Amino acid sequence: MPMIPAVRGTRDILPGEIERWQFVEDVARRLFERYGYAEVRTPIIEREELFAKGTGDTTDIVQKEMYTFTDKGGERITLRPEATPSLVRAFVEHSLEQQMAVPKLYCLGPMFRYERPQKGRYRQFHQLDVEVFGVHDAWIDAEIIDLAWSLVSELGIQGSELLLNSVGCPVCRPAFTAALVAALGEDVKRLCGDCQRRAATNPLRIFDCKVPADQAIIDRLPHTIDYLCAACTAHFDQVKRHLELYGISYRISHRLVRGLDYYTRTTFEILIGSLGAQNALLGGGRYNGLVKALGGPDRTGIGFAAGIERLVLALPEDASIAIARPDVFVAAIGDAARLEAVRLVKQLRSAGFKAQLDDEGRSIRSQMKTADRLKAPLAAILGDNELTKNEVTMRDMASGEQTSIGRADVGEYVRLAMPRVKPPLEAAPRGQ
RNA sequence: GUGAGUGUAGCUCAGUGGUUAGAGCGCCGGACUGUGGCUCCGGAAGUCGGGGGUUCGAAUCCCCUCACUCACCCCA
Repeated sequence: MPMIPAVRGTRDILPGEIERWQFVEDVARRLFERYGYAEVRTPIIEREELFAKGTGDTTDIVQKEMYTFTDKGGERITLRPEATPSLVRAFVEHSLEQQMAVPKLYCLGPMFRYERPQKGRYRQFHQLDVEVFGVHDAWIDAEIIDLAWSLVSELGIQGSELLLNSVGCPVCRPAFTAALVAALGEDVKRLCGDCQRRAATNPLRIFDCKVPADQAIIDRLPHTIDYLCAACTAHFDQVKRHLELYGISYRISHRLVRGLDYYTRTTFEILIGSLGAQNALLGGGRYNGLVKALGGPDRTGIGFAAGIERLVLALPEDASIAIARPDVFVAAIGDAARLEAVRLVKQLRSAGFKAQLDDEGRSIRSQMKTADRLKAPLAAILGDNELTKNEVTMRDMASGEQTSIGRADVGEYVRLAMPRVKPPLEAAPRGQ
């Protein structure tokens, strides 16, 4: 039988790597909750129109990257390409501003985009998503950015950079796009095909262009922050002042306009050089019109999405991440001892220890070898000698020292041995 | 959707027209019959990504195809 491989752009995360994921997720959860954010889980499938309206018809995500199908009831269903519209929907659908004192939400899980896979990019990928609704004040922009920056630094990721910009609002943007088109003038014909299209549909996104020949022209274009209205200018100044309060350094990037339609005012990204072409660890911004556009009250929103794959890739090699290993390996010699070993393993597990037994009743040599490979710090050895004396031989696998102890004292012995055999640094993924 | 590179054992790879396709690591067993790590010995394991073609003969050359990787586009 030929094997059936995983779908393109999807992958299995196996033991050995999963610990790094659990570490990232655990650090993120604890950090978000320290900041007062509550977890929400939304469905992975949504109506197509949620993203058509929420993410935006003109975006690449909606135009060519969505997994959409018609279900048996004739409904157009989409596998979510991002989480923000779902969280906005949940916020609106459940009137969360009435339910929650402060609508600060986070969620994590898989997203789907039909793209060609490459380093740090998959068709099923995973994001950590954080959103706050209904706060106008610029201090929340800074808090969200501080949260994002803290996530990266608490994971021990080195060499990242914060990019910041403001893309204005419906008041000032028309004047800016007019100025942009005017400044382009005849040069528009010298830009690449994509940019010529953008000039007509969404001129802001010309700043996304990376075609070398276009760069000289783009560098001469006006900047959004020079065309902000008074309110947007004041807001942006506040954001910068608060960031200085937090001691977070940033670089203003005039070209950070971002691909999604809904952004207003603040946009930001955290980049890292070590990931190759897909260098954005996370990105986000403010979206003041989105909640209303999705049928809710006129409330502001701000948030960011971080790519878990990319965070995991950016994790330092020497991150102290505990690998799963038993506390005790129980080795048995002979059938009678094996029966007793089963009892002992069950007893240790019930007492909260990670205990394992050889699954196939092989030679003692093989069992000790397995204990070694599992990196068990302790081995409990049971044979006829031990059975007749009602004892267990405890072996310290690091030193090779062995002691005979009474059968009834094994639990206590393991409990006392644990602190001294456990490694000093244990990041303790989850579910201890 | 476009371009380039790579597909040989579980993993990393050697083998570029000539016997039954190899190595290292890993795995299983033994030397060591109740004890892991070191050493030595033995063993299992491959439709050489798939299909077609050239040839007396193909892992090797040609064509097609699939997958993976990286990059473009765009994004997390």
